[in-house]
Amino acid sequence: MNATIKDVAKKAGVAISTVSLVVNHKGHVAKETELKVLRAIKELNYHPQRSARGLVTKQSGNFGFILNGNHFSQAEPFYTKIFLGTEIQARSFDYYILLTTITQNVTPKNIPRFLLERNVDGVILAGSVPHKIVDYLHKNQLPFILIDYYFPERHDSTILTDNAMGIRLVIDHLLELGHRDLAFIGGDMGHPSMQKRCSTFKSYLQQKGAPIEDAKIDCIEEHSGTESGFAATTRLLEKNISISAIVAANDAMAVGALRACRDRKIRIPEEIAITGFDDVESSITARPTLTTVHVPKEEMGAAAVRHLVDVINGRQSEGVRIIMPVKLVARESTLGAIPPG
Amino acid sequence: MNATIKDVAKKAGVAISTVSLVVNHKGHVAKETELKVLRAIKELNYHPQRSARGLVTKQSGNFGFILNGNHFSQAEPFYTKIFLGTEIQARSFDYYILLTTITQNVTPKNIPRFLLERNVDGVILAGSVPHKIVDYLHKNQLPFILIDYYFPERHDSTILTDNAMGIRLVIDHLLELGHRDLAFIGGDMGHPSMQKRCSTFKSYLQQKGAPIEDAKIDCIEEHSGTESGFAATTRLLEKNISISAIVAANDAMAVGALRACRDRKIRIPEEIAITGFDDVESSITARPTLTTVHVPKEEMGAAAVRHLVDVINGRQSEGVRIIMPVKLVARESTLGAIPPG
DNA sequence: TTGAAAGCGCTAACAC
DNA sequence: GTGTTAGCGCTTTCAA
Repeated sequence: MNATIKDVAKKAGVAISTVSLVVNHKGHVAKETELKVLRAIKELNYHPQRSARGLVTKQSGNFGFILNGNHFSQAEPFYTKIFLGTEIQARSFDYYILLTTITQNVTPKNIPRFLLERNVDGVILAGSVPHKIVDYLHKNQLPFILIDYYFPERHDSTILTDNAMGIRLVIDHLLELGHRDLAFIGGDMGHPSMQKRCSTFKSYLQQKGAPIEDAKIDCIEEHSGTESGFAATTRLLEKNISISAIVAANDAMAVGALRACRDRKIRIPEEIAITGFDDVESSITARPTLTTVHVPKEEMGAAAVRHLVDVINGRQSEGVRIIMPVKLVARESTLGAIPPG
Repeated sequence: MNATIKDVAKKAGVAISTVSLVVNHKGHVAKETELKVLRAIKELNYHPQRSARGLVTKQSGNFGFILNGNHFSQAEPFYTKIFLGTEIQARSFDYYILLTTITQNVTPKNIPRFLLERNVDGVILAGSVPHKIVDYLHKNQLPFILIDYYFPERHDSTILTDNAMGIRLVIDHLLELGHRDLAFIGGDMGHPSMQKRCSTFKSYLQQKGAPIEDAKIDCIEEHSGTESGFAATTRLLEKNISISAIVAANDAMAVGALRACRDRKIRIPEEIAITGFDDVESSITARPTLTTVHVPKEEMGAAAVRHLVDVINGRQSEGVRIIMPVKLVARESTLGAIPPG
């Protein structure tokens, strides 16, 4: 059987309330008493029991992590890394993460159980999540934060990547390399990040005085995976217009673009340069390796946890929008093969 | 504020113990009384509080999921899918999953907190995990089960794939297609699954009366990723021996083999056929698509949870070894391009 | 600075 | 069949 606070109190020769004070670093306990208690704790290998504590404090010590099931089983560990970031940061604050996946259509029946049971002190929602869940959280006044998503009409706390900056970095990079005929391929335009990447492509190119032709922008794909990138690129190439570089809305689409070009024996980057966005695994394993925009996935998860902790401790109010910085990672798909040696 | 059992009792005009009986489907409650209680529960949207219940029953309602951090952030969502399987199955039994990642070297300091706090009723360990953790679980008599791993010298409950069957299916398939010169590439031989795949390759080929030459078996790679597959295949090809098919220990290595062959303009499968194992995403996205052995990842996770639930309910003892069936998925890397139409 | 005691929401033993 | 009550392990007043 595990040691309880009583055992510790008895062993240390103090009252249980004193033990509690020591454990929670509260009140003023005499140095000497504290030492006695600490020693007893160590000897008995005492760890306060979560549920007993929670019963009093009304805190579960858990955060919920809600994720669209499709996202999670994706080939690329984009959301997995975000989750990992939350888990590690949560651990440092003595929180656990309860992960659950949901489908897009939420009925009252499939509101995550940890919400119904109030088994979490805060919630992280990653990727596109149903409006209903957010409404529920709002109504029940549970602190929450979105990652890589937001509802334009609402002011929820959210963590976003600097999509505009990322696209600007990409464009600057390509222009510096002498490219003039830039094309853009995108998909899944319901996602605000995708919208932003596309709109920035147009506006920044305009700002730079470079020509933008609608013919060189293909954002009609429903999804934003490799297949979509392949399809969009194929359409672009079949138009037989001058294109020297393709800016893809993400790495998966860029890989599709790579394939479409290879199928047509188009040399990369000599004939067409290609860029991605996200810096996921496939950008390194692709051949040629992919120039892309690095998105700090783990850090985003960690930042979400810190925000929740801050809100719970009253150090921060909700409704903040945190924009994570990005950086350009130049690789072979724009620079060409790095000469050996 | 959330409704408590008291509120329900008052609303239904019964004692709290009666409500408890109804909620837990215990004892004999009159139909009529039950109805009253159920109605009150619904009206108040009552959900029993986990921590209060746990305090009495000594059950947390949680399972721990321990995973090597490296595994989880891998490009392929192999373990992610296993986790997903546990989560969904756990949900159906009203359990939560607490996931934590660990590094290989476990000091007393980094025993997962949910173990120290006894915040889980059982533990699932996926992939290669440190011996120390398993010892700890054993010593503390926590039900646990391994997935895709085991310690040969111990008799822990574990869920494995039918590695031998998988390799046999692959070999049968290749022999049927007329292949005679089979080669094998493997890596990460510390992993029992990898060992089994390699040893079965040899023994089954022998059994089939096909020639096996050590020169055609390359298992010296430390890891079992794409790069390792590339390296092993390259070594094999440079030997200039007759090879008509390469059996890779997993899909990642098979993809590496695919690349090595492509670099040398070797046509697949006309000149060399290639097979993988696991049936992860990349086996479908690879070109040509990869013939492989399907491993039921989600089902393995689900089976692990069911086992824990059975152990907890005394319906099953520990120390079982569950072998999950596999099946061959034949694709282009052995069959060639499927003619359109 | 420390101890005694109430009580968080629930289950379970026991009385009726 | 149903109600009363003790008590799980902890935090938190309140007194001393």
